Amino acid sequence: MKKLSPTIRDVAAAAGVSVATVSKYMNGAQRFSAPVEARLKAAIEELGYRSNPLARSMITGRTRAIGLTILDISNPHFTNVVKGANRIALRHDYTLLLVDTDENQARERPLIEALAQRVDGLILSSRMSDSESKWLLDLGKPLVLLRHSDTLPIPSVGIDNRLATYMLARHLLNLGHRQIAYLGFGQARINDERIRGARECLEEAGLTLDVYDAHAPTAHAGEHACSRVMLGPRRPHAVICYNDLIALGFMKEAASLGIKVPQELSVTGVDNVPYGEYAAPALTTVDIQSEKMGELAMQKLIDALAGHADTGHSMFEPRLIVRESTAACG
Amino acid sequence: MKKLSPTIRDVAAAAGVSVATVSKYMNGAQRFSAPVEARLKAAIEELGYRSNPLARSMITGRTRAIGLTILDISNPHFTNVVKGANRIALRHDYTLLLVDTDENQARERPLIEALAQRVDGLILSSRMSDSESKWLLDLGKPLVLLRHSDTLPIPSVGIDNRLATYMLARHLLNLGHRQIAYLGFGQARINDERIRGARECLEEAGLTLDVYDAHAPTAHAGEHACSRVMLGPRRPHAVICYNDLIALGFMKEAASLGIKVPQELSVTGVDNVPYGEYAAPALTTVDIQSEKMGELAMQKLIDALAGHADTGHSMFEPRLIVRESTAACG
DNA sequence: ATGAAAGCGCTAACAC
DNA sequence: GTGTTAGCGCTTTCAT
Repeated sequence: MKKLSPTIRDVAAAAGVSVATVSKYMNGAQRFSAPVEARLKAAIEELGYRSNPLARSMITGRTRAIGLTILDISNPHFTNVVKGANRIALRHDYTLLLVDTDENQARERPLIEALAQRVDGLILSSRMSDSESKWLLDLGKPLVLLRHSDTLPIPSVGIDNRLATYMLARHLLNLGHRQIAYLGFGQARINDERIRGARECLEEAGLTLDVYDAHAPTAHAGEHACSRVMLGPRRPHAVICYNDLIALGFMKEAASLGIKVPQELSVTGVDNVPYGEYAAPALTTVDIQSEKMGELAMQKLIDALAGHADTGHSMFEPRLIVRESTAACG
Repeated sequence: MKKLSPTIRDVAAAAGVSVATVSKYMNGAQRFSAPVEARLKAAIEELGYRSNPLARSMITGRTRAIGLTILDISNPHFTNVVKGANRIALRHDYTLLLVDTDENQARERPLIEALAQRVDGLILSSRMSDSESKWLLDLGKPLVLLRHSDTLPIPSVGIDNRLATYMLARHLLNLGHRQIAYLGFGQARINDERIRGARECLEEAGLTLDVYDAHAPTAHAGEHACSRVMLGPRRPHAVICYNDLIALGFMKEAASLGIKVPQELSVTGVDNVPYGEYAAPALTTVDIQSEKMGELAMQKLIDALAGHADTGHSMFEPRLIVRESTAACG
């Protein structure tokens, strides 16, 4: 277990060259005379030498690692972001360091600060407001945000949240619904945008939106909220949920309450997580291209690392996915 | 962006002490005289000093990072493993380095070798056989395997796969089923164990098991395999799937084929992923405590790092979760 | 094309 | 308690 690995000096000695030569060889920095190259090759093979990335990083100041903080890896949306980011990282020979902050806002800052020291750049998903996020700029590392920031000069990636819920509201309107509720997650920074999208659409039709809060972005929270929404004084005919997880839980509980979806109630989510398709009934939702978001965020960061500055916001376009959880108002 | 951070020497100068003193202070190694401590504190605060973990690691030989390789983060089973592992890592002030090998066996070895150099220990989930895995021992790092190995002296965690499918077969038998098929994933090392469990149970009842292969551990693969299984010459009344994802896809496609689950066909999975509960119908499965597996794997590794050797295999006990996708044979 | 030497930022003896 | 010093394994001028 403790057979300590050979150092560059061991290789130099074995090959009868200097450490500088070995270093250059390892980095493919230049060409070598045939005999030297042969001896180098042999010595490295022989000793099983692999250069120590830590020592290397200390000098070059680059780690070839990228940090990614997410709120909850259990959420398939974030899983897909990770998937996409990882794919691009791998392709460029970067390693992904994942930190799941577990929706724990207090731990966020120290966690990010510690992570920042071990990576060349960071992709961040956070619930912090812009004003709480100023210290990010002092990290001295390239960043990409997984949400839009109006005031921070940090590149970001996201979708048009307003449009996403606008589309859902329009879809429900087209189906003849008039009593539409929104079941949100107030702690999410994008919740307001999603409310606004749905509300705008309804107001154009002279209708109002009833807003509820699920307190968590999870299926369990959706289940919990269902009776409050459906058995309260203003029973809706259609519910737009903050995300698919909440929608999935909501639908399940609605079934328990004896409410038929979609005959008596239409339900929609946002995210297009892979399991909405297998739910009962299959969930109508808006695809937000989570995996592509991860890919682009990583690509932007890698570009930034390569010196291509970019402080813009890239917005993916939402796409409505109509399945079986929405139907004409009965 | 490029404001380079202060070094230990800057702090030493600012506080009028030696670098050694600063180092000791940072590591909380001992007590200090009041004036020195005060100046240290002030200087550190003033400069915003944070010690460079790379330089530190190079000397101590410890990185406080743990590597985790998984086959596919999209699979909720692995997601849960990551979740559990991350929780324990955080608790012990370790960072998790995640590598998703994307089921790509060729890339596995170089990826793991590279990862090994940046961490104190590794948790591995792999499709490699024991004989292909010998080189792992040369990594010189503590390891934990997410599967049992008979021949490698490496601690591991897993579940009793034989028992898992044995229980499912028994459950189906109890419901009166006689024509039972297994839809597996041959590339998984544990597939054979799962086949064996189901087969043993059936053989005790004088029955045989029809075995099919889904070629991938995904919902999509389950969908694809469905017609082959259900419309072939030996149509089963119950299907035990390798995992929940395959089962979810299988159920969906069965519905498309006009086959009613569970009236005409019982379907089961393995893993108890969070979305089986929201499927149509809710999926009968076996809970394998994925999150606990991740927790225990990480705990074992951290124990090993602390010098507590342990080369044993820890086996979690499967638990049958009966939902709505299984019913008495009609 | 190759090598000598000076560090990167820090810790770990060992002095005082 | 506090300081001095010698590296950790590597890259990088700058000679040759």
